[in-house]
Amino acid sequence: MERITKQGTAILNAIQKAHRPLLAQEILEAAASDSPGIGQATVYRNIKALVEGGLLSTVHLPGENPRFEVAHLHHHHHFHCNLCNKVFDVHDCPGDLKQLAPAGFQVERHEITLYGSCAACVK
Amino acid sequence: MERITKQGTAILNAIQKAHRPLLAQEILEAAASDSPGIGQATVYRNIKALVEGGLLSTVHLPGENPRFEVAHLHHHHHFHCNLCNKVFDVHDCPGDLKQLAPAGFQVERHEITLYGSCAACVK
DNA sequence: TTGTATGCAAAGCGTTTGCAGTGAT
DNA sequence: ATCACTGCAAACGCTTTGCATACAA
Repeated sequence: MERITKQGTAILNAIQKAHRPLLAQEILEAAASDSPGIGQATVYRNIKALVEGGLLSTVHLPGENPRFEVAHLHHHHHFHCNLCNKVFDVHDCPGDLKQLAPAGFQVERHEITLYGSCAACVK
Repeated sequence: MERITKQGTAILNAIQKAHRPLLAQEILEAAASDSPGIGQATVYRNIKALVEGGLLSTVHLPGENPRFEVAHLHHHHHFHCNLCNKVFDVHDCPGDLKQLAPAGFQVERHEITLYGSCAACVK
């Protein structure tokens, strides 16, 4: 990403405005309102560059296509709403989970996904 | 699955012998030793029928293709080895994680994935 | 004999890549 | 004027589906 383009700006803006992890498809749709006619290859190429540059992080949820969000520095988890299928950040964490693993296994990292209904859908 | 076939038997045997979740590809390779020439469509169709019949469960790990294991009735999690890329069951659980979610969110279920080195790779 | 299950090949879906053309510098 | 970035379309890897054949019942 050496040059600033209308498409690149639209893509980053879309993600920054979302405040939750977005699918490539959602990013394409959001960016298309700022930059009509934008192609999916451009979205994927920009996402890839932004992830490699450390500006975005990839959110892989079980059985789901990858989502992308502005990179947080702090450890966090995710909540997947069963009703609207949106994903939200969870800034809390139960802490050390090393004791869960079988004997002889070394735990370096963990990921937690919560499932249920988000505040908007509960209403 | 109304009829018992050599291929179906080979597929179920492969999964039962593994004692860990297997990729479709791994199931194909394992079943091929019992039933040479078995096609991947057969593996996918059998897996699908077994999952729908409740004999197998699907293990979705973040960023990974689905794996399949004999359905356990009890709640458990998974450990993904960073070195050999195999996945193992973790029969322990930190318990209720409802308090992690933001206010107004209802948690119904959770999944935990541990990452690190398995006992065999630690050596 | 009947019709389900199989194997092959084609189609789908999300993502990546090749290439010629566009546009930021 | 460069050459990085874009859009289109083809290619990819994994999974599913269509169809004629094989084989369990």
